[in-house]
Amino acid sequence: MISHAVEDYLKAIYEIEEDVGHVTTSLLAMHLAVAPASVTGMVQKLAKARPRLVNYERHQGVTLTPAGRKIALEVIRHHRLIELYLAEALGYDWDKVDAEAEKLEHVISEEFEDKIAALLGDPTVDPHGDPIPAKDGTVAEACRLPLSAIEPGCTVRIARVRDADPEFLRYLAELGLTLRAQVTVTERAPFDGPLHVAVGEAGAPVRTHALGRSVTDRIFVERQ
Amino acid sequence: MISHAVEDYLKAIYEIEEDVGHVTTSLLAMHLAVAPASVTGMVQKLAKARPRLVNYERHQGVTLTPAGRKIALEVIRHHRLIELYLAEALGYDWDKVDAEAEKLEHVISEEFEDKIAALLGDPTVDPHGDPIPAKDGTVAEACRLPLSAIEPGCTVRIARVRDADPEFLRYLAELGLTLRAQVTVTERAPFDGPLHVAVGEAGAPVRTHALGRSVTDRIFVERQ
DNA sequence: CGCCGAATTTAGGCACGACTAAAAAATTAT
DNA sequence: ATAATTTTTTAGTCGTGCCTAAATTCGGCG
Repeated sequence: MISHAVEDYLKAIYEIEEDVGHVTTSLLAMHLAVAPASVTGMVQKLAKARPRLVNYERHQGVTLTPAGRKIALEVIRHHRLIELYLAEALGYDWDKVDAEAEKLEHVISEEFEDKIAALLGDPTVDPHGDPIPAKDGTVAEACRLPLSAIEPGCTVRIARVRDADPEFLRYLAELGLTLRAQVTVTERAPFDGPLHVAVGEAGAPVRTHALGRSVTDRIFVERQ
Repeated sequence: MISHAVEDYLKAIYEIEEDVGHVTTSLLAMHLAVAPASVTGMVQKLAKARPRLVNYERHQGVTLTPAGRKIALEVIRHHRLIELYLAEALGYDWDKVDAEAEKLEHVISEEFEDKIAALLGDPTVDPHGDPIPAKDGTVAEACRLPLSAIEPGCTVRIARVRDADPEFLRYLAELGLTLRAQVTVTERAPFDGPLHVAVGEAGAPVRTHALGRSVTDRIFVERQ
């Protein structure tokens, strides 16, 4: 039987691998809010497990084995399906779905997963724009073009927001920077200064904001 | 913080007190599928907790304190609301809801509870006819008239089924013995023999069955 | 090349919640 | 009333997953 802790570690390893590339014990410790020594211990256990769940050589970082990746994807599928279900079916705000899904992901049955997936029409993205892994283990590529890389004059659409911090998500929602919102970059201040953007569909009332780098780095967009 | 194990113990104590009256460690051990010695240990811990969750004197059985009862009722409210939600919103069969609710009851937030309660219209009974405790801690009296006590000639309606065993519930569903089904007792065989019943609304096709004592003891009915 | 600081691992412990085996208390039978 | 039986409790362990403190090991720099 796979414990919740193991599921959390595998999920974290997958996520860090996704957006940093190399998974160190200290990154894991930060991500999981746990002491580094605890991570070393758990990672050694995962590497000794049969079937092996991670590859691990001391001081060399961690990678998932196929068996480990399979579990990670199942947990992430649960997480993202639940997030979407909470938003769509229960009317949760997008800043609250992560915390609730974090707990539910470990306990729902296959049947529950199938029922909500069917009810949602086999969706492929969650409320933050992250792809939902399919049952067969395939995952669509996440959008990786940050708003911070867009040149003035371009109009794009928000495709993904990385970050589960409710404060941050509420802040974005207040500015109208929600999933699929249209954004035009009007100006980029020099020396890494704020990015000026106009938010809103053509014709609708357009609001403008100046956004700092740490914000625009965490918003990913699609060219139209 | 209250652990899942503690929640399970308090819930079990409440349930046993409900339908047996006196809660012994061995009954608890059976109910929780745990060794008797483990129960003694946990019960001592609950009695030492601040605030005290149970009253316990060795060899005298266990009772809930107000604080313990409050937690038990919260867990049971979660459990029964979730059961109903699974049945109503996700189309679960009534034999599957218990197992799923067993896991979900410990992890859902107050917000989740409120949202599904509102969606269901603040219901007062779960899919097995058990009353759903209100948020303020009040609980309707459960129906306690067993089908086994009904005299031939009487027509009654199924109000509650005690038992979470999926096999048993599927068996009842096959016979048409579902919640709110109308049942007429036609004959009671002597020497504690089977009870003969006709199932179905007036006008609808009526099916008859002979039911053993262990079945009719676990079905509770309302006189019309 | 060797040293410094940061990252990582080892060692030793703790809280939980389960278990088994054996002792003690309560209940039932003689 | 005492013996036999059942129930309950005590004592001692174990596995999981976390912690802190004290080594190590790595990587870069003088």
